[in-house]
Amino acid sequence: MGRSPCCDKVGLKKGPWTAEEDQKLLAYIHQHGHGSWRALPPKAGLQRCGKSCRLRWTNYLRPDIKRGKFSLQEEQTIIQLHALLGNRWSTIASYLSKRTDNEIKNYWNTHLKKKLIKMGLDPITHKPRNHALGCGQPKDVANLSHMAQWESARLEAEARIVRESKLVNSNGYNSIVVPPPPRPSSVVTPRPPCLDVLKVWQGAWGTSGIRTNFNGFSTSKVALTSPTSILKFSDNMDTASKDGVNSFASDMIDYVENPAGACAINGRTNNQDGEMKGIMENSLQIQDMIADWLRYPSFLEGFTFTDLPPVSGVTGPVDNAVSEDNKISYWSNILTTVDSTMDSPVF
DNA sequence: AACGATTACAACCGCGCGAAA
DNA sequence: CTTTCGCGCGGTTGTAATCGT
Repeated sequence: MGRSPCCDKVGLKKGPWTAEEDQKLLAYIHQHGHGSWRALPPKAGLQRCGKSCRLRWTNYLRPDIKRGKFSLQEEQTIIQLHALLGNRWSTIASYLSKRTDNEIKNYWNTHLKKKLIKMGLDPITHKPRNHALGCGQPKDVANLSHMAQWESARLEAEARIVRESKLVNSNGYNSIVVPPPPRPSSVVTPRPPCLDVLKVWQGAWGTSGIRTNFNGFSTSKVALTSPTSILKFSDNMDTASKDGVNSFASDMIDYVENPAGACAINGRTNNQDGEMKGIMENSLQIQDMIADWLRYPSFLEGFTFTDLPPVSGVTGPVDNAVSEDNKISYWSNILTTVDSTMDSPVF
């Protein structure tokens, strides 16, 4: 039998949409909803395939789409999430309200990728490129490999604050309204000295042992609540709570603390649980980070968190006032701080 | 003003996944 | 269990707009 084509290609229009076509599609969806995309075009009087209609709707006509220039905050969110998730544009988009995956993907390819390259960073690994390092000297490579971990740690800390803020004000991005229950102290047992990351990670789902391990690193998270830039950042919590990075990190922490099966408690859906599980299992950087946390409980305590850029980009139409130099110096600052911090890690 | 090069973004294409039959 | 279908995702392409000479 085989699979039938998604649409009859003969006689169907391709290329840019006209205003008239947009109008027809909008009118139909407003009146009937999109229903089956495949069946929509003839009903709406369009000479397009259903796929083309769906794309036009999801990427352009949908009323809840924010268009226009990306803010500095959004740029940072994309870069940070991309460092963790890679090219999972739809997932990244889900943490940036009102932006489509297509728009984010395009923005990455045309702006952010080049920006990172310009700054000497590999846009795939988010690490400094080899030629800038004298071709991979072990010490440098080892130090710089912690860059993503550092950023992840920062996200984690921010997420913690966000979550705490949600306990007071529950109008945040998601439906987390119930704090994770306190863990019984009796569960805490000595951490294994060295663990295979994947085993640890995969063992996390549904076993109490891993919860013990994460309890272990939880204790070291105390250091993350020190009054640093993170708290400055959280001063703008009304906006920051909607920020995608915080949302992602918040979900991540919720998942670590309440893995599969606990979704009912935290208001997550099974889909969200599955998504988070997939992300975490497939992110080498997250796995590395967790590995370090497990190996060195005080790993994070050696860090000094740098300030976010003075403009912070969190509130108001400040983006136009942000000079390119400021943006570059912000990211350079991150790298410098990570590098110098990691030269003498405090384990 | 004209023209080629570059950039930005909308749209297309092919693949894979999950649900339904 | 297998097949079919619908949909969404990520990669790629096409083209309009902008820039530089």
